[in-house]
Amino acid sequence: MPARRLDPDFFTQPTIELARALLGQRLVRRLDGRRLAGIIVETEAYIGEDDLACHAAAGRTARTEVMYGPPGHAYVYFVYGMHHCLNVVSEPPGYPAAVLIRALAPSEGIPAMARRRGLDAKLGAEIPGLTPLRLARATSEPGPIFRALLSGPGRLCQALAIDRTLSGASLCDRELFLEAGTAPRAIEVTTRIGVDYAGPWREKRWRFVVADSPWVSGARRRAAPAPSRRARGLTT
DNA sequence: GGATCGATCGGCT
DNA sequence: GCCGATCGATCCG
Repeated sequence: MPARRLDPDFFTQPTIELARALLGQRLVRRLDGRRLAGIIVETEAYIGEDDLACHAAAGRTARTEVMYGPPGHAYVYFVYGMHHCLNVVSEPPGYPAAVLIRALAPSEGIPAMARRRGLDAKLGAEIPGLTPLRLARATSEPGPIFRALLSGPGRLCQALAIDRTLSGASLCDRELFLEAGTAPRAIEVTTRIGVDYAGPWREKRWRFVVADSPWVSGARRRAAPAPSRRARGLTT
């Protein structure tokens, strides 16, 4: 069955609800008539001029202008002199807010995305032949190279060819859009990454992650300390 | 496994 | 002039 495209109405929900609702949806980039796509597994909310972690804390400028515009558009910015990050603009015009897309689970155009990331040789070594069948199988237990493909805001923009020229573009248009996916079974909520400078706002638990997904960013590998055979009897 | 560091440049003070 | 909503390489234990 064909995927349902998300329409502009979807983006009118409050930012935190939108950040949660985006998990499980498919982000599609159309490039040279080809589809590059991934399932959103990690998001962060940035809300208003008061939020010191939000770029709008600096006020309305040429860069942040699109965040003050209508919801459902892309806000793409350039950081650290080399990386781009993709946000989904939220809230009605005049109120600056957005949801940062931090990680995707790969779904379509994997070899092309690996090429854009400079990982095609390494991924080919990790998954011999890169055949669709092997790729599908590798998706349940991805190796380190496969995991590095789209897990991080800069990484996914490089893989999907997203840069500032797409800032302000509608997310219901042809080059970049969303398709309806499946809501995650459980969502993990944490503080946002890389905003330690934001004073009290650094404590906001505005990061949303698909629970137990191997595709999330950072070294959040869980050293899951199963209630061990030993611990059980040791402490009374 | 984790900590640290350099790259590199646009945006804002 | 300063400093990032990051990444990947490298060093250490």
